[in-house]
Order: sequence, then structure tokens, then C-alpha cells
Amino acid sequence: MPELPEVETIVRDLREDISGRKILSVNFITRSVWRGRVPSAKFIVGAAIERLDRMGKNILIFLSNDRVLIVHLKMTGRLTFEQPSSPKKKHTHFILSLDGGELRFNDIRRFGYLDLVAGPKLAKVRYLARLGPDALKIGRQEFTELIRGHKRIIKALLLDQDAIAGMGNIYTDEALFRAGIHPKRVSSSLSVARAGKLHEAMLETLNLALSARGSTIDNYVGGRGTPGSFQDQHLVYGREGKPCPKCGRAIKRIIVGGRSTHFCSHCQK
DNA sequence: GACAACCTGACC
DNA sequence: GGTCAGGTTGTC
Repeated sequence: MPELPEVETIVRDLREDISGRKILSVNFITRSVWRGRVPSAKFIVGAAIERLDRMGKNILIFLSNDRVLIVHLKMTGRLTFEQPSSPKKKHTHFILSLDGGELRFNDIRRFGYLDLVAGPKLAKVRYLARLGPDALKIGRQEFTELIRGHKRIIKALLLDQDAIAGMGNIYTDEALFRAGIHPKRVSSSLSVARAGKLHEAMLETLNLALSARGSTIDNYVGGRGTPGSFQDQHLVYGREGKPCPKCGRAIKRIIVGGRSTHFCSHCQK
């Protein structure tokens, strides 16, 4: 589920709510959610939460013992800070008991994962090192060069985390609509001006979504368990057959790069 | 670049 | 019963 705005919302929530808290105990409920080996509790218990960060759609939780807990939520993952008295939900796979509450990892489909790495080895974690520049931080010129330097279907390129980190299916469709670009257009065929417009549209979309604390279609909730509201502002995603906000013609849905894609064939070229 | 795989649940 | 889902990875 979560794309950059959802993951960033969770990180901001948790940064406020769990920074500085001490880890009292750990509960490995489902061992298969760990990407590598299941870590020994001694590498976690007794440490404090030092700070949190985001790399693409990965959440990084830095512990005071110089280890880093990495969390990827994939499609249906949730990472929430709750009171121990809050009812335990189905599909909760991992709990960190902190002084003052519990950090819970819940994931219906179990596509998400957890990973614990030693701080000095963080730079060598393959799936982090290969990530492209962050979609919120990449500058206009770098973005334009990236887009025009690849001969790929633009939607697939935007979804490629190794090219640009953070974009997902919703925000790619929304940004392409705002920029008036057809999702199947070949990236290298875009003019500097149109690539620049796409950069602008991408930032606008992501920042609006952040202000609304993300989009909740089904599962997503922030770090405090509350849903986002940006789904109410979607212009094309999930609106197949409904009128295009610009021209009124019906929004179409096709498959691009194996993903459901929503667009207006009149407004996007 | 297309497609299957990983899983559960919602909806038709 | 079949289809689809916010993501990524591995195989033709």
C-alpha cells in the first residue's frame, strides 16, 4: 500500500512518538517476516530508539546500540505505536515493547519485511544502496536528465526504485495526469520543458498527499493508526469510467508495466 | 518488457 | 468461482 507520502507520514509520526524510548522486550510472533536471519533479542532489548529516517519506501529505525531496524511495508504492512491495552489485531507479526507503549508491525499479506543490520554495514545493504535519488529531493535538472537519458516507458521508469525512489502506482498515475503525459510515452521522447513539468507535477502530488497524510484505499494507516485522506483528492487513480477533472471525458484504465494504470486519453499525450 | 510468484481479503 | 489490490523480485 504505502508509497512515499504514506511512509513519510509514518516516519514523522513515529519520530515524535517513540524517539528516546527504551526497548524493554521483543516479541517475534512470525519469524518468516524477517528478511535475513531472525536477530537475537540481545541485539535489540536494552537499546533505545535514537532516531528514524526513510530511504525510498524503507523505514529506518536507528537504535542506540548502533544497530538499525529496517522495515518495508510493501502492500499491506502497518507500523504503529499503540498502548499495550489496545486490542491485538490479526496479522500482527512483531512487537517491540517500549517504555510507554508498543511498536507493532502488522501485515495481512506478509509481503513486507523486517531486517536488523549493524550500523557500519548499513551502506552495504544492497536493496538500500541501489535506490535512486529520493522523489522528494531530486532537483529539476537531475530529474530531467534522468528521464531523457533513459529510453523507457515513462510509467515503468517512475515506478523503478533504482531510478527514482518513492513513487508507487497511485502517485505515478496522479503525477502523469497533472503533467499531461501519457503513461506509455517513452521517457527519452519528452522535451526538457515537459520533463520539467513532470518534475513539478510529481512534487506537487507528493506534497499534497503528505499534507493529507497519504491515501487510504483499504489498509493504510499512519504511525498513530489513523487513515489518510488524499484518496478524496485523486484525479485519476481508481476513477475508471468517471469524468476527467479537466475535460469531462471518461477516465480509462489500462495495464502498463504490469500495473493497473488510470489516465485521460484526451488530456495525456 | 512481460509475467509469475509471494499472501490474504474484498468484491462481483 | 474468478478478479483485483498501494510492492518487489526473479525468470524467460
